[in-house]
Amino acid sequence: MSEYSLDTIRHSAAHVMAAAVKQLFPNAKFDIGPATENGFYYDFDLDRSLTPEDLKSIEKAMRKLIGRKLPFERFELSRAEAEKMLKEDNQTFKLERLADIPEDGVITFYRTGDYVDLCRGPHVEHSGCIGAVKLLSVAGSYFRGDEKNPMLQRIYGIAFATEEELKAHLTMLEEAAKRDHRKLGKELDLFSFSENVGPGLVLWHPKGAFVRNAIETYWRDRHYKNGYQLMYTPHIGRSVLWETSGHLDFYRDSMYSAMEIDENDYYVKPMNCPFHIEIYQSRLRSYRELPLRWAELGTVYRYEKSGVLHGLLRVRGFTQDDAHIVCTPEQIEDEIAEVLRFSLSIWKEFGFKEIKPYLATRPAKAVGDPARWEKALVALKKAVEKAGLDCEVDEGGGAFYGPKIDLKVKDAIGREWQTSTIQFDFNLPERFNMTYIGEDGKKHQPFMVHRALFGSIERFFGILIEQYAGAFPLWLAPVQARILPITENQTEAAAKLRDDLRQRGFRVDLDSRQAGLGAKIKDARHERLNYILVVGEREAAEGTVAVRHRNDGELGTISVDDLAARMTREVEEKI
RNA sequence: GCCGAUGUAGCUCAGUCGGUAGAGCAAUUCACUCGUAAUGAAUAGGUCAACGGUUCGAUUCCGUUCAUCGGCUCCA
Repeated sequence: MSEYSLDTIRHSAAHVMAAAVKQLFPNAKFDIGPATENGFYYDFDLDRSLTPEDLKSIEKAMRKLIGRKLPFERFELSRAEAEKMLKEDNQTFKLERLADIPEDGVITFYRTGDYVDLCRGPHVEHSGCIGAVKLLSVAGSYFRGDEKNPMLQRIYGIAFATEEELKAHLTMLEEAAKRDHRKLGKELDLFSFSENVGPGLVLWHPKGAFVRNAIETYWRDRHYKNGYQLMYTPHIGRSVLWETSGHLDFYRDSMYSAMEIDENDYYVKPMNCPFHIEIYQSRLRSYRELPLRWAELGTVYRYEKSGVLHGLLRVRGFTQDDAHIVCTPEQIEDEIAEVLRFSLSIWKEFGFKEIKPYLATRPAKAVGDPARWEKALVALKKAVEKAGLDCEVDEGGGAFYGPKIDLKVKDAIGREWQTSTIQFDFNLPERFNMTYIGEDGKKHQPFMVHRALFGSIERFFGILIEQYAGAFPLWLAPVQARILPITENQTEAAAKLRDDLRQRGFRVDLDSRQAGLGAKIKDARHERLNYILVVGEREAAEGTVAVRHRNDGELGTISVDDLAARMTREVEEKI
């Protein structure tokens, strides 16, 4: 075990990488090189684009620097001295970073060999303390993350105290790549995209569609049991709707363009809320019917920037498991706590443990009564507390229309994806003039909360594929069992067994190819089928079946009734 | 959208320093009739992402577009 934290080792590795880049690109301008959760990076401005070969040379140069055990020497400069030094070296980005340091801040530098960097530290004692490094990739990245700023080149790397840990990490990355939902989606014939249809528009193949249907059925059931009412609304609406909602003002860039019908502009919906509000407005509402919990699996289309599309996790057409909660100020705390509890309980049922809430508060530019913001924030905070979770607070990170809690879960290779969201909205009730008649007989504006638990069915499915590595539990599996006749003589008996099991409600198919049993088993296992049912001469005669389970292995020859009982149990237990 | 990379058979990939392409797996057919991770043989399968330019000739070189991948930003 190293005496230094991984962060310190990685941050020092970033410095060594910068030193190596300085050697190879003397004119390089440097930005910053922090440690991250999964490694480190450094941003550079270079006179040409980096190639994979450059990465190798940089890594080689780093190894040399590490081998020389160069000390990290800390020293302080006055602001004037620091500015002079950075100016002489034409380090424009560093100069901007220097300006960020507060007036009374100490300006420290670290020297490693010939390389000097403006840096707060801390660092390892000398470069030899960086056990093992590997550079992973080059990517573009805007200075300060702002797309108006120049684009720098970012090199990502990973560092560990020992070679063994590095090796283990690289193996983990390889394993994670094997569960990539895009790869499995193709291999298991779950979904695809077509250039003819358009980017970010998912084609659900029969097997993927089955899983989706199972998820949706489960979702509906849980919602009815939790006091929700389900609705359906159209995919398009007139421009006046989107003018009232304000989407045409502040969301237009993300909307598909209008289509003209009978001299009216119609827009494909990017959100479901205005439709739900129209239902609310269809008659006068009393406080007695609140809270309303209105849910819809609503398919929306958003023009997402082409560069952000990512398999099922970021698409342009997706179905939100959307709901709007409309309630009185007195109800708001209980409602929020209930939504969070509901959400967490569903994620738990699918076996997710790494879920992190992020609380986003009031931004500088916001609409709505500050007192209502405060009440909302209290409700959100209390809900998190009640759920016993720690949450990260993003001060001022809320939307202009309300504060929110987002839940994020990690995919196979550690990337976090936003899924559940609970968002207050002080804008739409105002714009649509939503009211209810209170006990006092007067009109009041209700609280409205948007929430999605899965986020979108697409994203949830993508994450689910990676979570299970394509091996779906029996209740979700599109094909639960495959029957393998040993020779063609058993094809008839096998087909009969298939039909029998189908009649009992199981999803079963038959491998009637001319192939050896071994080959059929190999393919069935590759498809991660839960049950493999072998029918040979003996089973055909007895009306039994030789069962092999995906996790439990060979279970011997049993009767069809016993098999069905076992499968039923497994479906009910959702394992 | 921006930076960088990639696009060859259903899949995974090779290949052509410019003369219209090949493997393995999958598919189809035939033979074999087989007991728990690959039986053998044959056949078929491609506007080499699309469009333009250069050239006697372009899958190959150049340009544009589209799509995908790694990131940035944004987000469910």
